[in-house]
Amino acid sequence: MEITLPTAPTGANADQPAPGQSRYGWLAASLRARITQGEWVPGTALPAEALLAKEHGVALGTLRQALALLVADGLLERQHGRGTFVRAGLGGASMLRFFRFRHGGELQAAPRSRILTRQVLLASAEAAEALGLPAGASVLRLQRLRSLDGQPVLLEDITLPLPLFDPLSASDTAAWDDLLYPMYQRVCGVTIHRAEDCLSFGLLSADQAALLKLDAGHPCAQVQRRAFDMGGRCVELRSTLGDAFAFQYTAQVR
Amino acid sequence: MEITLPTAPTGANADQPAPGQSRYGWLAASLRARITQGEWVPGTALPAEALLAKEHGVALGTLRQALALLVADGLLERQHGRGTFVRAGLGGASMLRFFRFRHGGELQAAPRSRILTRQVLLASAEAAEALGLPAGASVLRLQRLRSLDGQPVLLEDITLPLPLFDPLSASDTAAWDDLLYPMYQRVCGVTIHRAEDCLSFGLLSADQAALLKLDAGHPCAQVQRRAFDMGGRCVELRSTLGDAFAFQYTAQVR
DNA sequence: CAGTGGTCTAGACCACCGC
DNA sequence: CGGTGGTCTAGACCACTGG
Repeated sequence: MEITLPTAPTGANADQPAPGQSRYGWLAASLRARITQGEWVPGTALPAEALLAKEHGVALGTLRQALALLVADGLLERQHGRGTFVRAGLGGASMLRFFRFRHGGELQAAPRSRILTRQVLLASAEAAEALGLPAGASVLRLQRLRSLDGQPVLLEDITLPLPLFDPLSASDTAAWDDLLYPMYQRVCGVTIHRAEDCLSFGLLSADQAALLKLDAGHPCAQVQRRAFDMGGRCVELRSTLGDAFAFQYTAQVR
Repeated sequence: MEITLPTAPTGANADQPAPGQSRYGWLAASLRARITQGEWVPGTALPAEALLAKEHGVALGTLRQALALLVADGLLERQHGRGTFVRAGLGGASMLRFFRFRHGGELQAAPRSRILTRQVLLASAEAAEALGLPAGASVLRLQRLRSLDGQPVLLEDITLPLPLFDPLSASDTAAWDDLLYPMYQRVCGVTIHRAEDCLSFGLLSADQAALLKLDAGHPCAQVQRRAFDMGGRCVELRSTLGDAFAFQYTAQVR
């Protein structure tokens, strides 16, 4: 679902919605800002409806409308009788949703990952544009191979904006987790909340084919991802290649 | 968005929601049934909120919750100051969303269509299952070639349940519209409201390649679609093949 | 202008959860 | 049991649309 939230309350904090701005829309933006800034960590519960409503001097129904926006946006999750919780980010195994790698027919656990290369370099014009970086900014570039049961299946090229992901440019890559998104959160405080995946088909280059143990020119599926944090900033560019014959994806139309 | 509506009111009509059933959920199901049965044709406006609320002896807010469900489901569309309208079904050009066929770089109009074959035959076990037909039921099978600017680009195989689509088994296929979904609506009274597309990759057979003017064994993208009417019944199975290198699709994650 | 949907209120009562 | 979110009410007022 596409949701455009009203602009967040400016600076310190305005205690009033802008004119022409609905109260619940403004409230949602306000709560979103507090979540993004870490006031409530993913997994924790917000104060009860009644409390929040009284705090903001607003009727229950109005507060509920604000929460509904954030729920629709995937930022919050409500549980009857328990509370309203900040959702955890994306798990990181989501790339498998595009492929049907199996082991004898059974569904597979998350693949093992190995970092092949790690470089610090200047962002290309396109990368800077997508990541919202100034011209000439540095990025961290990773090449990663993901294997299932010892067989290489996915080849990834990852670009990360650099002041933000500094902690990753020094640590020992051999000790990294198999899943990057939970590690982004733990090590860099970045929660991946949403992503856009662009799918297409191509042919493997000789280098790529060698790493995936396929023939050069073998058909491959490519997933180009832009991943966003809870504030809506793009914080990761990723290109993933895999055997086209293993590709499968289901989409809902309308 | 995935929404499970409560079961529709049984038979004639119960004037009360079942126990353990929310009033607005029941109301939504009731309105959905009236829309599906053609009481309000796509494009027409429903009675005003206040009227509907009074008719059903319910508060405004409750009625609005019911309408919100149907809006989220894509069945209704609300326009501030104008009214609440029944949405038209899918247009039928939706297959192009998976491919980037261009003519010199410009976006293209809907492709021209030609029916290659039309047969009435017994439904396979899988087709009968998917379409909710009894064993031994008949289906209409179409093979269709869609062309852009004279170039064949998509090859389709379409299966339709037969009592429902009888009007299509007799008429002259040369006079058919380029887009099938609007014709389903006009000729058979069937409104396509939603579809599930399963994407995969393969190689063209010699026959398929000849029709698409490509080489045998050329990589192709396949879209297997199940299309549903406003009542949620599956009423069309479709398999579409196109050049894999023209394929491109963008998906939202979370 | 009259009619439509959109926002907001201040309550009441219910259903679910965990202790 | 007390606390949570879920449902429902009966209003008031605003914002948009069209004649």
